[in-house]
Amino acid sequence: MPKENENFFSKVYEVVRQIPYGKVTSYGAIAKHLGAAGSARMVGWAMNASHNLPDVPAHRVVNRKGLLTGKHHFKGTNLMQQLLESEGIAVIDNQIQDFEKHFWHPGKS
DNA sequence: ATTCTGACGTGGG
DNA sequence: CCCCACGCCAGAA
Repeated sequence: MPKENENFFSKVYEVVRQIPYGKVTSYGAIAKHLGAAGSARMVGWAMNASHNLPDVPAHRVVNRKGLLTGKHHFKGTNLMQQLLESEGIAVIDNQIQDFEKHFWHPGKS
């Protein structure tokens, strides 16, 4: 059986790192996948710590509404949106267009 | 130790 | 879809 000795943060990084190009997911989806449903805030906290990690595209992780709630935590004010648009994702007023269409479900490599 | 806040989510209205 | 209240865990003051 898959052991889950890794820390919660490590798991979050693992999942986020697997997000394919041009796709996005939500904190809750990740939290739920990790079995920490309800503690989606911890996922966001993990993302905060992920700033040191190079392969963790935090810009591909948004809230359940597809809103770029964390854009303020990036270097620039529009860096997150710019990155998403660069991947073919339309973003208007911090809101991802066709969010469901670009949504990526955790666990699917 | 207590209190508040926070990159969220869910449920009820 | 909106708004309001609560739950969740970790960290800062």
